[in-house]
Amino acid sequence: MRGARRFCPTSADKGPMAEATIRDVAMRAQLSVATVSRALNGFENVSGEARARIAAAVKDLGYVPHAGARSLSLSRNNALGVVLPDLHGEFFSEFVRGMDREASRNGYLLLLSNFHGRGDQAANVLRAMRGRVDGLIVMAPHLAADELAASLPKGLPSVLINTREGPDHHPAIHLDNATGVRAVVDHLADLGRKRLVHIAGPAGNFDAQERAAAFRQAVAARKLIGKIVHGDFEVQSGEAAIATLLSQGTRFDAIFAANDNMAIGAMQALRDAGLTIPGDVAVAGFDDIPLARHLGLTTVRVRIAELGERAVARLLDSLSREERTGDERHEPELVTRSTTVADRNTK
Amino acid sequence: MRGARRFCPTSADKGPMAEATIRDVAMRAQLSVATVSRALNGFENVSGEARARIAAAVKDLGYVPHAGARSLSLSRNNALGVVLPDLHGEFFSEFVRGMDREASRNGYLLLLSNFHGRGDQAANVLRAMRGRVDGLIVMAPHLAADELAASLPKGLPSVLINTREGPDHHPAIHLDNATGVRAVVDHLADLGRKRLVHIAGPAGNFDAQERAAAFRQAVAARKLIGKIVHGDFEVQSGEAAIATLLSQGTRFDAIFAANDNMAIGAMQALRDAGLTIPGDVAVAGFDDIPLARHLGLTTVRVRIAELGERAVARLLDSLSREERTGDERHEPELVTRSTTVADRNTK
DNA sequence: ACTGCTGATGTAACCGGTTACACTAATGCG
DNA sequence: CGCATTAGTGTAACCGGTTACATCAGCAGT
Repeated sequence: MRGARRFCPTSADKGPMAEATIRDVAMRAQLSVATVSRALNGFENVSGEARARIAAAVKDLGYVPHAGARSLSLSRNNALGVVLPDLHGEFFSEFVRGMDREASRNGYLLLLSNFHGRGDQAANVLRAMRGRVDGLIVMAPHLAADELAASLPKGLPSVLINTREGPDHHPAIHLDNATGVRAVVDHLADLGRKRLVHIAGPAGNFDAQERAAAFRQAVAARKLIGKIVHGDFEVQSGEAAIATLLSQGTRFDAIFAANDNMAIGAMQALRDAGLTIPGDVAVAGFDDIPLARHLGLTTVRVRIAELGERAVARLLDSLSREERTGDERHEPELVTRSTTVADRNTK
Repeated sequence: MRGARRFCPTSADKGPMAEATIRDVAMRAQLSVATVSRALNGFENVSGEARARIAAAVKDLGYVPHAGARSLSLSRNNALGVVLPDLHGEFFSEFVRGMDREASRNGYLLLLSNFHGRGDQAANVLRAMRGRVDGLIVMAPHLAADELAASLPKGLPSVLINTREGPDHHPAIHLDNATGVRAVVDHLADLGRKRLVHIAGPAGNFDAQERAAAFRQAVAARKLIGKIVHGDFEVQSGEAAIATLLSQGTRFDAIFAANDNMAIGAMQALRDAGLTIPGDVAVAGFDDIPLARHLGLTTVRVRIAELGERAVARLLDSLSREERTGDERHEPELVTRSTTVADRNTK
């Protein structure tokens, strides 16, 4: 590959459609590349006349700077890598929206990638980012701490979201799952609910584990009857969980799903079974995806987009100053709506 | 910026923490950079012994190739630019998921960006992609054809999704809105519904316009009473539309929202008003976001993720062969569920 | 022994920007 | 008028890879 002919120092003739480079602009404006570069980057020490000639040449040639080349020489990419697990639904879009907002506000682009497989796959994905991005935002609630630590490129500043604490401390943002869970359980208990079922997330997931553990504790603290069934954060598994509970004849008067998706599935299944919400069963979720408000779902507000913004802001911060101190906590809050409180119309 | 000292040809001493380069590896393995490069890229003509020494050096130094430099010399980025309007909710996540799947299957990453503002902003966003990506996927249902054409970098292969036809034909994928709309209207008519209300999308949006126009035609063809009210593709606007209709005393027996989000809002508002679905009012949407299935919403299945995959596949195609022929159509299909057909349990 | 070939390796010119340093001309000042 | 300063510009060495071409050793064929 690499262009056609190699020994054409002045590049008087490029292929017919070759993209214009800064040297082409310099030639057309009868100036040196240095002056062109300075003019384009808004330096002061360029005469007005030179500026004008350059502007004309840029326009004539339809010149657009080559960001890759610029990155190489500046050692600065103006891009951030975002590596996420296989997120679904509104959580994903809200999170990305938040990151994009903060990133583009600061002139950065987002390079997106998913952990598709496990272990070594993760390392590859992260390696592929080296030399394209200035920093990394990693959400890996499914990876073990050491697995993740081994995969993270050493030279790249990284912000970790909701990952297990590793020995080497990267800056991280942790969602305070326990506080959110406690608020929900207290709320349900205050309403007089006695038999709570928690639909948990996938077994290997860090957030799911924290939420389930917090549920166990909170239920014990309030002397309630608690049961945990397993889901996978998808709507479908919320429906399935209810179906199982009903077929087993389990008694319960409140469902607390580990995320809103499963809560929505549960609501649907409960209604299909002829049960009323919150009359027969109160339902609560976690995340507060935008839809939750419209469905009247009581849930734990995570302010997902804000979480994304914070992650980016944090990363940009550690890019400028050398300061890369410890963890931050992201505090969620309870939002009560009509799936637990019938009268109140918080919608 | 640019590293500390400039005249240190052999780079015997870099800064303490500088990232290892291929030259460092070469030095440590007592070989030339050419051999190292060949070995790392899996060429055949490298002796087993050299290979071993290189592998050792790579490991010792924790060397990771610099993708940016590689891109520059290969004129190939292994990244695709994705520029979207301000999408919300599940449409966004499904679409991105589809693109990511196909991209990563082929070893490409996605560089994400939003049209935040209008006009010239769009041009800037697209320019910023030059030199970082090998091609562009652009969804701009809110831009005029010439506006978009003017902003697209000339040298970058681009695939357009649901944009107005420009004079210069880029490869494009068009969602067949009219077919989908007709299917819904026919379905509602077949069910005996007479007074249809279409909740349209934002005025400047191409898809919204096509759907509204198709609605008008289909309603006329079936000799129904049709009315169009305006929304903005958000859940909230679906709720608002119903509120307005009810307060005006408008009579209707079917709601057809221009997307699922608004349909969900409408369902919520109808239920809050004590109306039954589909008893009093049938409801249909457009998109078939994953949630629609769980809510039993009759809608037009767009196979959003597949649309994303197709876009990427199409783009990769036009990168390899020179072939970049005309448009493709993406055909949607009607999915009937319980918001229009009570008995049938398609859930 | 000489030529022709093959396989492994090295040298250095790229990719397209940025910028340290050198240089020239014009200006300021004693 | 002479010298220091400054404003504007040019040259070429980077950034970290890839690879065309040159080189050189080893071996087969005659």
